[in-house]
Amino acid sequence: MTLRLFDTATRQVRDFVPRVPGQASVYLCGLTVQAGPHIGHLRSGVNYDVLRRWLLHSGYDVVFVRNITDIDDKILAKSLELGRPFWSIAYANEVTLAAAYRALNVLAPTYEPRATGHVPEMHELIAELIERRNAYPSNDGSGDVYFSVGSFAEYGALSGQRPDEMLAAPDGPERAKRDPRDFALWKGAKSEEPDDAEWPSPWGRGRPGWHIECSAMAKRYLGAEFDIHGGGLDLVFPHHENEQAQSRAAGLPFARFWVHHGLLNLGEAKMSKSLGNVVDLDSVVERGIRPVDLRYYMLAPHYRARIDFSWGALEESATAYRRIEGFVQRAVELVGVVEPSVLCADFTAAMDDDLNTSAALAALHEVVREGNTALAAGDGKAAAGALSSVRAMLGVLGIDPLDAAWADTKSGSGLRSTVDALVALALEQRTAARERKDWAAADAVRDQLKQAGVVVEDTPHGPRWTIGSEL
RNA sequence: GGUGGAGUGGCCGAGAGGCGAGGCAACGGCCUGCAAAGCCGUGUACACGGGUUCAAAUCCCGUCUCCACCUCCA
Repeated sequence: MTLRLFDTATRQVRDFVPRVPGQASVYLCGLTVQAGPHIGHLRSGVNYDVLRRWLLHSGYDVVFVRNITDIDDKILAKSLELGRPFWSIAYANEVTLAAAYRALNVLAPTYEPRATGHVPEMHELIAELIERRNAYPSNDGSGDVYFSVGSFAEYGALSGQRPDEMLAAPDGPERAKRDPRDFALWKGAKSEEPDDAEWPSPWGRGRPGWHIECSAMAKRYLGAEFDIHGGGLDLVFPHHENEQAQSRAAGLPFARFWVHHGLLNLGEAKMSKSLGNVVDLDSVVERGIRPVDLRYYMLAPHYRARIDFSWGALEESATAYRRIEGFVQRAVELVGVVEPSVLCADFTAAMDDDLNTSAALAALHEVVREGNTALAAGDGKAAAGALSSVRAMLGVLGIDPLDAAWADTKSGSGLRSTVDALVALALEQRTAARERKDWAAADAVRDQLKQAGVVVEDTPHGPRWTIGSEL
């Protein structure tokens, strides 16, 4: 059984065959840090984190590079507006982004390069393209350098666009381009832009065009050819088309697979800052939905499917996740912590089938049910077996409640032992009341604890309690 | 205008020619002092209209609606 992935370039699901056996190299287009991330951006991080974990689990040595675009028109505009250096704005947003990824248990990439740190690599590539006559410096004194779309026959192959049907790219004055579809590799410095946002180059001072950074960084860290290039569906054209054109025109084979994930919509349109229909991680947490619940929500549909975000669906997901979490918790109470074991065949087959996390989750729920049955029967051995299987699946998905990554999202960690002692005291009284069949007194204790946020449940092994929504 | 997708039961959401994925909600039952949790059971779902086939949610033709990209975008 091998992993099969949908490849945008060929528009079909293909067997994943790495360039080097046993190794997998992945380049993911990260964010342009012009603002803090919304949950749509975070979906990207989570989706590719699952890909990465699955590759790791499948035995690959994974090199995972996710870039940060720390310079672009919007960041520069914001810099001028706020009177702050562009790099301080970019970095502040990068820090917020990193915190959000961490909260969602997205593994840190092998490396996270920034565009501005790779200007020499871009120059090298641009020079190569000029040399090969696939690019040209404009002759209007602007200092711009353009990629010549017409010089590259394959242009449009990735996205299925036909060059003669396309509209002009607006990233430079028309007269500077030989062809309106040509796009900027290097943008000559403009007097109205911040002085700290320019670098010397063979073509004059300026700054990078958007697409060239990824070609340069992918080459630097993953080599001329690598296995998987990922990003959002909205990047297929023009970003990825242009990346591929630049790299291939420069003689680099580039990505073997193109993986694109679906976008997250809110109110019939994709979540985006310009539309103002944005939900971020903080507002989710404010609603009492934990990051792990959000992660589960993002994994319930297939990664290529569009998510029409709704609070109702998110809350339902949280309930579904709590069922799993409840099993894990109760199983641990009965048999102690059990290490993850092998994955069940259904789960593996689902993941190998283009990362079908929906089907994988169905397999997971099956085992949870079996585990619950074992728990009800007091069958510790079967419960332990189910627990280890469930933990293995949860681990691949990055949502194991026992994972230390979630530890600090649980409430009251420091006061836990104090609360434990107090609740134990109250429960002793309740147990005594129950023994003398004083149901009113017993229920009063339970009600009062509930008022205080402590939920009590009776089990064959005595009462167990949890705080609020936590299990 | 060009390109690529989507429409599945009350809701979310897989599947892609033949045994009703899974979850949430609801209802019934079991368990429980009562609850909670859990377990068992209950659904004649595939946008619409035609067609192919022994058999269609799945294939073909047509229609409608929606989304994304072609401009910064995860």
